Amino acid sequence: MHQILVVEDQPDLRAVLRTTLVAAGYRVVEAGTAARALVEARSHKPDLLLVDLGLPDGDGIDLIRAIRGWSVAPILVLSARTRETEKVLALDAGADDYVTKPFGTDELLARVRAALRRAPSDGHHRSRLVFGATVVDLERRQATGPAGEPVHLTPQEYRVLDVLARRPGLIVAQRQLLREAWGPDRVDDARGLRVFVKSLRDKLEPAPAIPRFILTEIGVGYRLASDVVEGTTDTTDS
Amino acid sequence: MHQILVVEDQPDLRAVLRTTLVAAGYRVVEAGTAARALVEARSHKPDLLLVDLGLPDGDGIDLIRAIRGWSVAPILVLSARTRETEKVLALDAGADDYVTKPFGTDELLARVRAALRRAPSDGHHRSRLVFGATVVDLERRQATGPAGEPVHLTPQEYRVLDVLARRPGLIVAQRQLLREAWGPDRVDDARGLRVFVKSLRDKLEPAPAIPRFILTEIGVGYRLASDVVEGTTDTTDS
DNA sequence: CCGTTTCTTAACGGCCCTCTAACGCCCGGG
DNA sequence: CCCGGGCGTTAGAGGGCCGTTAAGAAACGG
Repeated sequence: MHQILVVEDQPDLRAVLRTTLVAAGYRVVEAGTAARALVEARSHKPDLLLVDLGLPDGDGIDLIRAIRGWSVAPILVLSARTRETEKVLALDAGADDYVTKPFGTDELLARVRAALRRAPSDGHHRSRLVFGATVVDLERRQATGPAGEPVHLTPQEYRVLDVLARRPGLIVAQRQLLREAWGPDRVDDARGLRVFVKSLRDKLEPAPAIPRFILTEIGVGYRLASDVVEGTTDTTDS
Repeated sequence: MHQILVVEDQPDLRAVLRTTLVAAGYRVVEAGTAARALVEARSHKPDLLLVDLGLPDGDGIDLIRAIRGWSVAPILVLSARTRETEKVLALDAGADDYVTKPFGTDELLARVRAALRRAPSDGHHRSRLVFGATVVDLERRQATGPAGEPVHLTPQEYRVLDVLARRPGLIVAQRQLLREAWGPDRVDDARGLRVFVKSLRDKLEPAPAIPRFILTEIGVGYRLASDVVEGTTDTTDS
């Protein structure tokens, strides 16, 4: 049974979230402030965090950054639709997914399930990616195509794929992708990123024109389909 | 039971690491500074070191170099992900592996196990390499060509081949090759390496112009094809 | 001390990788 | 209906990396 830490300052909304999650079979821990959330996260080691931006004390962004320093537990962000840029900032700080308010319980639970599904892939160490018939071994830097022929990826292509594979099935913000694959100097220029995504799709996707594994999240970033990681023979995604 | 020295300046993260490692059955010694780490390493003789870069006093890189001066215990480096050059520097200083923050406990433990497993088996590298019709016996320093005639390799050629053969099928970084085949002084000069790769290919490859066994990974290093090791047709081995 | 082998260094040419610019497409807003 | 943002796609320029060759320096052995 998974444990979820809910960080939300409004008591009534917190109650709704708790009821919803408990009814779905999760254990729930609550925190009303960022400071309290840090303490609870460290002591309870939750499997997932649900964080509302716009907390009274300090920024939710800082909370995400702090937790990301020592935990890989997925972080889902709750954000009002009016704060689009904040959503991107949160993802850039290390959040894994977002749910915009107002949201339905079905959508929330679907995203929670999707995020938790990543957990078992942690043990597999994400070194082996399966794009249909094309397989990439990130550790050995080897790739083989449908007919067993070797597929060649360039160093930069491996770097981009590496960052995406770190959070399979979850969103990686463009700035984060740029920072980790290119360096802190070029987080503002996404042109090169688009070119490399294209060439990765050409080499790995069965039908590059209709991406099935390397997916675009418009305005935010990219993500890998969750079933590229070995061991997750899963159902359809949200 | 293995003993691990954890070098980490943040007390809370240190606590997380200790809990994780103790739960997995390791004995743990801790150090908060590089100076302290040197003392503990010398007195406890740990089987493995877990070093966080970015320590308050002195550089983590210097610590690695210092320990490498008198110990062969595997060193795992822990670091934030933003600095790509730091990774190269650490590995070049003698670190064995690199774990980026944030990390999952499963991933950390898997890498610890892998490092400990690799350590004693350092002497198990294959001594017989099969390049198609040309066979090299690394232990006896003898090689025979397609017609059974002897093939002569120079001492330095054997040294390069030795390093590559230690990790068959895996990429060996240029700097690592230079460090292990030439010495730490010449890790910056890859010109000689290219010359020796060329002469090795001339002597061992069936078609030197189209390398099939000694492969180039542009921007990274070289590697041996995994089927040069005896056991392609039969897997029996000592 | 000389000849041979081995290693180092230099120079050049070519290929691959990366970056940049330009254009087209889709979509949502004015 | 036009316009602008964001993404996909293509092509080309530039630079860096590697392969190759050859000649000089160093080590080695008589």
